[in-house]
Amino acid sequence: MKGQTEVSEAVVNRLPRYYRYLRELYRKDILRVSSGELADMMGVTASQIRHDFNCFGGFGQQGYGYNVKFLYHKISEILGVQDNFSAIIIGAGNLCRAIATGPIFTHRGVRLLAIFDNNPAKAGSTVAGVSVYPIEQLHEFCGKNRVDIAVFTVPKAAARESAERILGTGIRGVWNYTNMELDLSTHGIAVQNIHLGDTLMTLCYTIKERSNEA
Amino acid sequence: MKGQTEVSEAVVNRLPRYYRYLRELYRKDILRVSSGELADMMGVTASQIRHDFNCFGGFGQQGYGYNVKFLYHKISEILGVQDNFSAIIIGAGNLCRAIATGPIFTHRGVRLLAIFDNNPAKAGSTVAGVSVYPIEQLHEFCGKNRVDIAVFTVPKAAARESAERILGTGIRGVWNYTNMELDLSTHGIAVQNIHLGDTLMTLCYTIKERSNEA
DNA sequence: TAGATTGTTAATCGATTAACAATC
DNA sequence: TAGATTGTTAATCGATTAACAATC
Repeated sequence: MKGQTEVSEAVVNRLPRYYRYLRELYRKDILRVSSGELADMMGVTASQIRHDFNCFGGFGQQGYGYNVKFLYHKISEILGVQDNFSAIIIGAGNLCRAIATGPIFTHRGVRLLAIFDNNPAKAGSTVAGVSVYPIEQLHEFCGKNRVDIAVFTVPKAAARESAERILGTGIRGVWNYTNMELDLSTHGIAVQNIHLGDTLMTLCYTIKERSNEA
Repeated sequence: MKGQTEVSEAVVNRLPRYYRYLRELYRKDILRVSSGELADMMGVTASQIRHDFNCFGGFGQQGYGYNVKFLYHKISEILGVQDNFSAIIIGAGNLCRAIATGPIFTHRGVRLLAIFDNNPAKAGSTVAGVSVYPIEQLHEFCGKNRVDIAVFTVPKAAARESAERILGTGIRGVWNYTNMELDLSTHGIAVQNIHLGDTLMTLCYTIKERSNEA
């Protein structure tokens, strides 16, 4: 890894996509890939790929290209897949079930430890094999287990309250699906505000545009 | 609306966020907002806001600012909220339930007409009040109803097949949650490839970075 | 070695910001 | 009118791409 020259957000946002393509190549037992080949697959320029990777150091070999296994593991490392991050979900609704059931966590080395809900009736049940606890037990749980990430799948109205609940628990990141934009940087907590609807709207815009052209 | 000078992708991707903030102001019965006020709320520059809006024409008034109701409706119009787009979902799983149950569609003027699944056992049931049909009936359904958008919530392995099924149905856009990146531009179909896991990874990266700094 | 492809710098391109004249 | 704020152009900044020397 290179010195601590800040890596631009644009590059960081592209890393997961590299990760996905490299995992696919790795699974297909492909040993090497050149920036040109990868560029063709991904629909980007070879220049950008080399430039991006070089933010983190030289992963390739002149005249040869990149060793898929090595590169895949490097990108994994950069993205923290190796770090065994642990997560909890707050809000045991439909979105919680969808996220907990799919391979999102396991594919990225994140362990889902528990689910919390403010409805006492849900406590004691399980979602995708993970226990649901009353929200009141969150602090106690975090005291006994290191929790890095909280996923907010509560309604918008409960977003603020959920944010307050995780303060002082050691949680360092929030994956926020509530549609209420949160900024917890003053508490040293990173937030990813997810707005599923936004992409639906840009899709609608694109459809509209294409019709106008025709 | 201005001439047909192409609006940049960066601007288009910001529109839904403007839409959300303006809806909030509108609901709070706030009549006017200046670019400076909106900029403070959203954490962007006033210059960017004025620049963005002016891609579509002059929505403001010098010395006054922007009329919230007017601007909100203009942005809605640009994003096609008025157009009464209709959608169907392919894949009646957990993610389908989460998306269909929430207000994502209704908040954006999109009507969810039907859900399709390849499991015949699911046919006849309903999800969030919407009927589930066998996938074989997709073409027939689209013949009888104008469908603009297909949402793919099938497993990755069924993505390609789903893409083929919508060809010739009149569907113009795909909101693709399958994790298999699709490009249907040769068929004149717009695609939004959604990768929920990607944002989880950038969150992990950010957490890691912050720890390294400290 | 010769051929291929990276790493890296320089050039280009586009997006963001600053500035201010226009004008409500 | 005077004050405020837009619309719009010009300046800046950063990101992408091109080019090529380094080197495997």
